[in-house]
Amino acid sequence: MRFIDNPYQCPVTRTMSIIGGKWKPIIINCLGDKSLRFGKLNQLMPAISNKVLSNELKELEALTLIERTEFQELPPRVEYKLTTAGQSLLPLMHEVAKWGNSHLAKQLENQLH
Amino acid sequence: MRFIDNPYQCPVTRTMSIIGGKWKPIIINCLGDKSLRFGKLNQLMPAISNKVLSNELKELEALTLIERTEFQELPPRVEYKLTTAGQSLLPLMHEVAKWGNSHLAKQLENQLH
DNA sequence: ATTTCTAGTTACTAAAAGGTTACTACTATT
DNA sequence: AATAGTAGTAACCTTTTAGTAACTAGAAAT
Repeated sequence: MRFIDNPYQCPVTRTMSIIGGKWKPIIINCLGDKSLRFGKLNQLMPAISNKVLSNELKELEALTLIERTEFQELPPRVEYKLTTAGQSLLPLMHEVAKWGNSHLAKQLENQLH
Repeated sequence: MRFIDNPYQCPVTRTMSIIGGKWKPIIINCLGDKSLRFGKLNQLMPAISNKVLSNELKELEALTLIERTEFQELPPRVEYKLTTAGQSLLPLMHEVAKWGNSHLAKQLENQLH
């Protein structure tokens, strides 16, 4: 997701510029307070391809919202977790989840099939 | 934004399926409690083209989140406003805006330039 | 000797999203 | 007689996003 020109400094526009992609909020929410490996994230989000997951993780890392820890083991082990900055998004994710649990949201999701 | 396969019924994934596009949250937030004309929306969001705005409004209308009222006048006048269903998203937009107003968000927005 | 396990990367292709320009209809104003 | 004003639409083109399949390393287990 490209940067959105924001001359009026709209805070919603700003948020969408930063985490407005399709997957970023889902990844942030999956991580929550946990530390998860690449493969585990892939399992939790079966609809994302490993290429896209890899890209999204890199972007989130560049934004300093997540931290990547590589262990010198074989087979490789890499863990991802939210930084303090990333954790500041959790209350927002909680609201997103709250709306997603509403009857209306469930109904609209069905309509999209 | 296409429907995201959601076998574990993740509520965040569901929300992203429905309003996860780049522009939908911004439009919903712009509308707020007001009724706005097409041209006014275009002014408030200078970075969106009229083609894309037109498409997004149609999608939001199909989701029953906004209502379109056409006045029989010349030059044409059309107003858009949130339905009751659409208004249920306002608390969430409030949280989005809250995070967008944070120091961190402003810093990250600058970094994207 | 082969398979498994992990976390990716690379190359290629397909699909979706987005942008640009020009155009319409009708009235009122200059 | 020409221009402005509104809410789009149509055709065309470019950019971005996404998906697939094949491949890597090195140790451990079969």
